[in-house]
Parts: sequence; structure tokens; C-alpha cells
Amino acid sequence: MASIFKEIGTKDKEKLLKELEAIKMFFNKNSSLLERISKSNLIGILKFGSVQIIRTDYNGNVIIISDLREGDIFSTKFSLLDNAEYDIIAKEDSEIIFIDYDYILNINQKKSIYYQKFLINFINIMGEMIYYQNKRINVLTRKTTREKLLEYFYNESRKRYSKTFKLDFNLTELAEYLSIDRAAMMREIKHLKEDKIIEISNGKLTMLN
Amino acid sequence: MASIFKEIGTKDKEKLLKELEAIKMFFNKNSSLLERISKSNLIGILKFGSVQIIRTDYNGNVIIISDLREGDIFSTKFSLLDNAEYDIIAKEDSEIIFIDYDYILNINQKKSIYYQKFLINFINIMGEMIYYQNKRINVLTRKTTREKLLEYFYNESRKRYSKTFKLDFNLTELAEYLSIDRAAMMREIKHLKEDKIIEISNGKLTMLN
DNA sequence: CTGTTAGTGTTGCATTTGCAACTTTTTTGA
DNA sequence: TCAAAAAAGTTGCAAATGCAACACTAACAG
Repeated sequence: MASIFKEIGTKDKEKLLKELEAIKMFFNKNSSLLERISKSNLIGILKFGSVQIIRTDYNGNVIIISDLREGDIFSTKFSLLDNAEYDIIAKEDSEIIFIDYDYILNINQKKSIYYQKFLINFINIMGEMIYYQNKRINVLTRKTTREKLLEYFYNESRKRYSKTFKLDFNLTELAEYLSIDRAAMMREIKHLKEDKIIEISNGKLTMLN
Repeated sequence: MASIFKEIGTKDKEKLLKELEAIKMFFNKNSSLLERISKSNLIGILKFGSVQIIRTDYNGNVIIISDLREGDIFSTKFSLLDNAEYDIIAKEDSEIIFIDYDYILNINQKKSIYYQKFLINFINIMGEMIYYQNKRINVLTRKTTREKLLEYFYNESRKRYSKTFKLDFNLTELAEYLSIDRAAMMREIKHLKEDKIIEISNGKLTMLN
């Protein structure tokens, strides 16, 4: 997996963070990030914890747009935070480093090796983001609940090189991630169990056959 | 809109393309790109024409994953082309410049100004790609056909600063883009007309009120 | 230890959706 | 210019989905 500081030594990393005027912030579990940061143009690097970008519809429906873990990166510019339905929530106690996006592209030390590396790391991470968004679109464009579930499970299984794995989400969140009704999803999961396609118990899923 | 050669002069651009071993290719309308390019690791820059990345399900259902126009960029690495359901189709006669992704990050002239600019342009374009994918996810995660249509129309209207605009897609393609049944979409469009929320005739849409 | 909250699991029912099968209209290219 | 293909438009119907409203269990905080 790509990392934003890959192949950059500790000293260079410190220098870089200083030049970029990086700010480290701590967020308590279940708090909203948007109350404390500007929405305009920041890159967030998740040091530890977990964070979700969510959308809450006018009818109270919650959709998980992004689910971020340690090392993941998000952008306030490229996410749709101007949309009032959107929010960013720390799901656990989390520490995040914020960098102004414009500073990344307008640093003084453009010729330094560590800046070159940083830019390339940044590009690789953006590439990964695009890839995972495509995966997500690939799931969301499936027509039926069953297909969405199977596509998601199949992806997770491949990602972990195992037919049995722990789900990243609880079942309520899974429905929010797949943008389907939770009750309908539970019904379909029951069918998948009955058809002996999956087994699932306390957060652990097994794909049969 | 970001451009990959922004602020790079003609001569530097030529030098750059040579160093990157860029290859220019022409594709006839309705031909598949995958028959002629490697799937592994290319960046495609659409000089002119239009191109779609599509997925065809086992049941023959077509979904438009990306719709690309002049100046747009796509990647064979970050798209899901290892998935046999995927294909890239030239919708019109198109010319595309291909660059190997790895060359972009491993060029000799790393310290040249035009390479700096190129990298920054590349980052800005990737940012745009992420933004538009988020827009797409924002539409696809709407639960009903009506909400998907309205969210899409609303976005287009804002993008063009006008309540009346020409649709990028014909109606068959629009259903493929929104991943909904065409007949169900037609039904819902009829309702939207009856409810005096939109007007639509030969590819031109108006949002009322 | 225990009351409260969050998450799981289930069901009935109305609504929406997808599918199949058409007709009509428009576009295209030989 | 006209036949064929593509796109638009429509409908009935079965199936899938969302919604509301539950009961039950697990997790958590005071």
C-alpha cells in the first residue's frame, strides 16, 4: 500500500511537514471534524483511529461515502463538503495531520529530493483513491441487493487473500455503505445463508465454494 | 478545468512527450480500445473524440462507468480492466495519447521546470477525477430512480450555469449511466414532466422552478 | 451490577423497480 | 431515398425493495 512518507527519512519528513505548515489535530470518538476545520482545501492524513465521510438525507437516511483507516488520506476539496448533507465523523479517537492542498503544489523546496518523493507518493495515493472509488462504483452500479452484497464480499475476500474474514463494518454500517435498506439486506443475507453461499456470525464472514 | 499540459510551452511539451515515450493512436467509432492496448499501466489522454468505459453484466446489462471527452484522462491501472466485464469503447472517432504510468514517475529530467509543472497538472487532474467520482457516488447512492435523476440533472444544471442544457447522453445511455432500468427511468421522467419539475425534448432539458 | 443504548434479526405491506414485449419515431448509411 | 438500425416511448406483471414496527441480544457507561 502506498504511503505519503514512503522513502522519506525522519528528518526530511519533519522539514517537509514544517514547510507545508502541517497541523496535527486530535478528535474524540463520534465528534464531527467539520466543526473544527475549514472545509475549503485541506488534505487530511489519518495517523491513527478511523473516520467516515457520511451523507444524511432529508429523511434521515445515512450513507457512508468513505470509510477511512490508519494511513488513509482524504481531501476536503474533492469530497462534497459544500453539500450540507455531508459530514466527517471520527468513529474512534483519531489523530489527523492536515496540510493545505495549495501548499503542496507551491512549496519553496521544489528541487529537493524529499519533495520529489513526496509528490510521487501523493500521486500514487491519489491513484489508489481512484482505484477504490472505481471498486465502489462497481458495487453500487449492481442492480440487486444480492449482487451488491456478493460483489462487496468477493472484493473483501480477494483483498485479504482468504475466504474467511472479519467485516470492516457492522451490519448496520454495511447497509449504509451499500446504500440499501437494512431490513432488505438482512433478508437477502438470510437467503445467501440458506443457499449455502455464505456463512456469517459475529462479524466474521465465510464465502462457501 | 485542469489540463495536463497547462503552462507548458510547445517545445517543452514535445520534449516531455518524447521522454515519456508517448504514443499517439487513432480509434474508429465503436471500436474497442482493449484490443489494441495493454491493460496494465497506461495513462490515456483524449485528444479528440469521446470514449466510454463500460461494464456488460452476464445478463447483457450495460453500465457506463466513465464517460470521457476531449482533454479527459483515464488510467488502465486504476480502472477495473482486469475484470472481464469491462471494456473501453470509442464512441466517436478518437485520438488518444498514451503514456506509461511508470515513466511519469521515473523520468530523467526530474529537475526540469516543465516536469514540475507536468506533475502538478497531473495531480490537479487526478483531484478532479476524484471529485467527479464522488459526484457519481453521490448520485448512485440515492435510493430511488427519481432522486438519481434529479441529483444528476441538478449537477448538470449547476455545471453549466443554466436551467436549460443539452444532455451529455441520449436517454438509453442515461439509464446506463445511472444504472437503472430504461423503462423505469422513462416512467419516472414522465412523472417528473407531469409534476412540472422538468421539461425535456430532443436532448434538451429544462429544470422548472 | 444494571439500566440504557446500539446492533441484530424478523415480518407485513405498499410501492417501486426490473423485465419482457411491444409500437412509434428518429437517425443513419448504403 | 429508403430500408434498417437505433432510440424513444409505453404497458402489464412479477419480483424486489423500502418502510414501519416490532422483539431480542450484545455492548457499554455510570
